[in-house]
Amino acid sequence: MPELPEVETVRRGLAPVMEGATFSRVRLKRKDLRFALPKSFAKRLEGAHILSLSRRGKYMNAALSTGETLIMHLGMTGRFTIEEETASAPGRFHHEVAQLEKHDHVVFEVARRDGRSARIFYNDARRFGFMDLSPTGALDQSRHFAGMGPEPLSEGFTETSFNAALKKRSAPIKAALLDQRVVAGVGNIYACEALFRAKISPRRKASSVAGVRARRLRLAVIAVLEEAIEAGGSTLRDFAASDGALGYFQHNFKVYGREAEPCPICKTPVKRLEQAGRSTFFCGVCQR
DNA sequence: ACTCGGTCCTGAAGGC
DNA sequence: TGCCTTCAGGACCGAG
Repeated sequence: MPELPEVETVRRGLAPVMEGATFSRVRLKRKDLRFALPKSFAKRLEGAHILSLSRRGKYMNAALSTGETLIMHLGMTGRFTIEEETASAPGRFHHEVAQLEKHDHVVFEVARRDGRSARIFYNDARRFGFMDLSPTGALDQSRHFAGMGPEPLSEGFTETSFNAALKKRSAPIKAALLDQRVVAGVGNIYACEALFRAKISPRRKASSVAGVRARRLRLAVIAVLEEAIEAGGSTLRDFAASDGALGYFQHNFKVYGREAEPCPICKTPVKRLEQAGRSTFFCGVCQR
């Protein structure tokens, strides 16, 4: 579920707590998430300063003073919860020892520059998420990012690069959008939404999306992601005001998850179809 | 070089 | 009420 906009929203929630802070203690409830955590994971983090928290596609990257970068992927059900020190008693948490809930797998304790500490819990029921460490200087060459396509909200996502990526593909355009080598950060939901917005059939061959169609689709990808980030920003404020849980927010999708409901444009029932084992939602009339 | 299907994981939802 | 099946899906891997 967390695609680029959700990850960006989580990043914005974590950044004020993590950036400039130091990992004072890292606790693991298990040695693996989706993959084995790197060797000496906690030891390599403890004492490290967090220089910045950035995002690449669906990944968050915490650049550390040690020369390594902590790479975090939320998978499907990954979420972070922040527990601040009790305001009435600086230096103390409500619970002396972190209280773990079901599926809490990692706890970062950080000391912030203002002297206040925080605990950051990583919870992931389905454990599709993962964490890794990679030398910061070679991050782009790491197995996670080598070959990854351009950031859709950056200058690098050009008409030229998009056209070139689609041109050689015989797979359906829906599958191409999900391929992180074509464009980074798009998942099943926003692939459906972008295709609807661009009025392009998900079944159309990627190579046939060229010219004006490719231009429309590129702009649609950018627009749906930007709108979702904007929507996430507002819910982030709500989350921060409540319990410190960062992650999911309800966004109003036009076609995703709306099988048999009327298309918002032509009122024809939205169709669902399976592509590469994934559900695709679309309007058979508006999208060609 | 690309495409496709299977795999991981667990909770929610629906059928009987 | 309870058991069973199905579905959700990002990244990866092996086969074609």
